[in-house]
Amino acid sequence: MHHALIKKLESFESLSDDDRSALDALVPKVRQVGARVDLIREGEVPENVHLVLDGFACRYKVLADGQRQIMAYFLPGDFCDLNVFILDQMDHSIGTISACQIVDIPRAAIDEITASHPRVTRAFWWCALVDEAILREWLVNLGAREANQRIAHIMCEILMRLDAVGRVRDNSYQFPFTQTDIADTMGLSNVHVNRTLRELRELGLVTLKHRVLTILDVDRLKAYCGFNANYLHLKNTRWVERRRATWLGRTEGA
Amino acid sequence: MHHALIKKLESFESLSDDDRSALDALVPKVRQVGARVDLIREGEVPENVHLVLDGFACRYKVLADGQRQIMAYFLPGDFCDLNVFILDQMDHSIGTISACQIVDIPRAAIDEITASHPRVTRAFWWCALVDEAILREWLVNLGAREANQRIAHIMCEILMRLDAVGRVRDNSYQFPFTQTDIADTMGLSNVHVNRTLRELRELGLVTLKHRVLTILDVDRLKAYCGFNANYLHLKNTRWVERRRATWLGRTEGA
DNA sequence: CGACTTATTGATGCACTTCAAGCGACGTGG
DNA sequence: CCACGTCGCTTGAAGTGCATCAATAAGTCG
Repeated sequence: MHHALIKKLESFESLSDDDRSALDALVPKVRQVGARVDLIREGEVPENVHLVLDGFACRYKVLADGQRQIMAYFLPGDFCDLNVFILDQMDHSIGTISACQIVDIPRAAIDEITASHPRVTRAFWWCALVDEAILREWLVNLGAREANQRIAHIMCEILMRLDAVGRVRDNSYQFPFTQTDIADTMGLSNVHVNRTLRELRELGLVTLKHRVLTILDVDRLKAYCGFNANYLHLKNTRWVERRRATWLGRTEGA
Repeated sequence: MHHALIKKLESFESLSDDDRSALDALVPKVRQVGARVDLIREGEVPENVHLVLDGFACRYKVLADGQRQIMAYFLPGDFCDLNVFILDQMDHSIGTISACQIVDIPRAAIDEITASHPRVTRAFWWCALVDEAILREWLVNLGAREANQRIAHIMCEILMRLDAVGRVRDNSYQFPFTQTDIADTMGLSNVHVNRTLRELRELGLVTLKHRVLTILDVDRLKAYCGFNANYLHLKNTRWVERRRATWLGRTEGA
């Protein structure tokens, strides 16, 4: 059984045995990191790429008034900073949510594997583009949806992303986030998150007990928040639920 | 005088004469596009990279209920989709705000110039990373700031970005956005944007008349919204206003 | 077990939304 | 030329989603 990164890449791109063993060689030393530990902080100079093999981490910023904004979740198979690490200094921090298995990959190792494995290179590119697409969708989430749909939406997203790395069983998955984590992700207060979660429970959409989230009716939850998986650009489900945007009246030629 | 892209890249990276002439050759045919015209729509297959040489454009999505969320502004010198265009299909749309000068650059032309001009390649990378950093900051803006600071923040950002391409005079710049555009960017109603703009005016921070924004006191406006330019990763102002984030208690080693 | 974090619930207040109406600028057609 | 529709800006009034404050209960860990 291969590690989560390989599973994830294969949801974008078909890999050869050679690709897979090269990716296996990329993660020689797995490091155990506890929950609520920073991997890198704002202002520091990035050196390695961080890869999450197991557990949950996040990207976040802290404002002058102490307010925290979470900007991304990192799930098993996710690179935390595949591109970011080229920057001179970090403009944000990365920290674990739960205990994690982390691999620190030197830039040289990335250069090496991409030089000789074009499919892997393509898949890495794809990862970076999907990460950006997710970020855009999060912006839509904050800008255009209300609390209950916002939270339902992130639950759908995590379901899809975890499913791509085989971490979902019977529409249930590990959900290590505290209500304050969710609040800092969604731009809400933890009190309101609590009430919103209760509402989702009362509507029969989900259950959340002992850090395990179960989605009782996936289709209903997706419909509830208007979830459209196209932005995840997964191979199997790509553009099943296509939708067209025609807000600005004219097209170019018209 | 060189075009806006060159000016912008030079705020990241020093370019040679050869680099500059290669970049000049990249934009043989400039196209005039009217205001409120889509360059590409969700669902379409991207072919070219779009470069804005003059005017303002934006990236946006439209939800099922007709709500529009703007996810990025494109100013002179900005690529609209330097990376995105590798994707199979667009998961969002791109349209002009004002009348624009647009260049359609085939992917091959990008490949060509990057193959022979390493500094340009670096600068393109940098552009892409900064675009992502801006997106992250927009997420912070929506998640963690209230309406008045949100709008003040975007005004500061546009000031810095336009200044990098020589489009600012005496802290004034073209501001072609309607109040509804701002509303759809900030996740607010146009009514509230109107009231917030009035407040910024009454506080003596800005004036906005005839589509020209003037920032009366840049330092005060920055202080007002807690603006920190580090996320723009500009060469000259890089990390002057450094700030460290230490939200999650421990560090790795501790 | 006690200390601490996390979840839960109530009460009150505010930031922001929605609805609605009026105004000025602009372009179009009669 | 004026009539007219459209669009963007402005302001008022009323409603609501969510924040804040506060107190208690329920885990969780050394």
